[in-house]
Amino acid sequence: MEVAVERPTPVKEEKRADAKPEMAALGSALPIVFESFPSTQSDAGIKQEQRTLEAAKAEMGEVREENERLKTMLSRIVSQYHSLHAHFFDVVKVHEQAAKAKLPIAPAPASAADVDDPDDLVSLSLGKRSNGARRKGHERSSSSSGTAETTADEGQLSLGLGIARGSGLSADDDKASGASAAPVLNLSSDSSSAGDTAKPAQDADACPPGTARKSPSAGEGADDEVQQQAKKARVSVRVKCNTPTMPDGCQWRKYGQKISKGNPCPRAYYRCTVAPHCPVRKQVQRCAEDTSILITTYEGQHNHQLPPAATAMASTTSAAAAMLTSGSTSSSPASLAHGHHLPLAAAGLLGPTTMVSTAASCPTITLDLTIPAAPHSLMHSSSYAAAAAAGYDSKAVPAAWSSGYLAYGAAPPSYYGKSSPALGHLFGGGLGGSSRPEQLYGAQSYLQRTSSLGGGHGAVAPAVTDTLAKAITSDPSFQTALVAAITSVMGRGGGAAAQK
DNA sequence: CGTCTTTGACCCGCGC
DNA sequence: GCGCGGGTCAAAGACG
Repeated sequence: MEVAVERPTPVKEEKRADAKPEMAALGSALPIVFESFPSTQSDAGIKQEQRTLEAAKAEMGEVREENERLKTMLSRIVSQYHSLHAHFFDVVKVHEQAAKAKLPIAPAPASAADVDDPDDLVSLSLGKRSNGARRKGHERSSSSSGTAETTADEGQLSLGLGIARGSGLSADDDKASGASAAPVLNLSSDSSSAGDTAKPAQDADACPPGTARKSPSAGEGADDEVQQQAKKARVSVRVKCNTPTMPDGCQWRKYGQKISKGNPCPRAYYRCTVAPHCPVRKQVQRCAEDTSILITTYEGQHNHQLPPAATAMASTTSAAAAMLTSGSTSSSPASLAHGHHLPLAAAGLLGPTTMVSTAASCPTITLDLTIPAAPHSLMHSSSYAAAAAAGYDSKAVPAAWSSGYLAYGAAPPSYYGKSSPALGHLFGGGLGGSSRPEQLYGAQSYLQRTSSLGGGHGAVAPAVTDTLAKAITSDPSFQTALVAAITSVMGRGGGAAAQK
């Protein structure tokens, strides 16, 4: 599933984005140049034309310079992201080893009390657990989408997010459901480019269905690990939502419905229809205890570009899945047998409403967004990432994960309106490269508060703009992120709103 | 008429 | 080997 630190739109797109402003500048400059020729009839006219020409050239030069600067900034962000990414996995490894060392003594300790169902679920906190859907791992649909997902990582990551903008109706509904509404998720790891997203940890997901179905007898020792990797990571999201499905920006087609054991509410099965052979599926089921809670489980990676509105969700779930797979793939069968403590989970980085289950045939991470934030959260309510950021070393928070938080925070329906993509990228990128994450969180927190108060659609409140301006002027990294965001947005043709 | 949803049947993995 | 349950297929119906 979406996973791992998503590396969606790497450099290619960013470069494209870079190129556009330049093109635009050329476009505006050239007409001036050409128009000058026909009108050169008098000396005065000629001089004027020359002056205009000079001015245009100067302008072009400036634009080029600016372009170079943007490129430099971009590469800096990317390299910073990489180092963070590396650091993140180091931390994961360390915690994992620590967890392994402890397991023999106290198998699945803290979680024991929490686990009330067959799946060994490690609850890191406070949320209710989802009815951990188990996946049997068989997939008949052989769509070969896998091929697109298995390609190598290009070493680029998307530092930003799209907006979590729900489509009209759903957005309204989400609003109606209260502050906890509408987190967005996305499952596709690659929000922007097909097939360039697979990372090592994600490879398991990227495996074509066929490979995932290994004969049980084949696995032994090391093969177990392979089998684990072959399992599909899934991300389950619990949200208060009155609509039949959670608005996540993607297009889905329902292909089945079943009454599952232990829950009177039927479970609906959806398939992504944005692209013909997209392997992404989702299951939607209402919580038995509280039918206002919608449990959406995503599985698979999109093999196509996602609509802007879907990228935020994708970032969130892919980050969650990344953590999941990075933990499960390297764990020993023994540890899996007792439920696995994800390093980040153990470190508290998953926040108060995240649960992980790896004992099932299919590792699942649950993001419970229906529960108010824990008291220790200094940020806005129900933001697990905010809690993580507040209570732990922010350096340990993977950029994509943080992006997910941001996406979630931004999610409140259509708040972002037209300029939200820029904001999404802004925060995502800022976090990835900023040495002062608290500042970013602060700004985001502010945004969240603002959005919950005003709940406005469309335009960004002036106060928000002010906050952003302050942040930008006080933090170079932030500025860098903004530039990247704007560049990115412009690259997609949505630049007008982001342009200064 | 094309697209989407519904729904019963079927397939497959897993536990006993 | 059998039954159960989850997941998917595909025909039929609904809808715009």
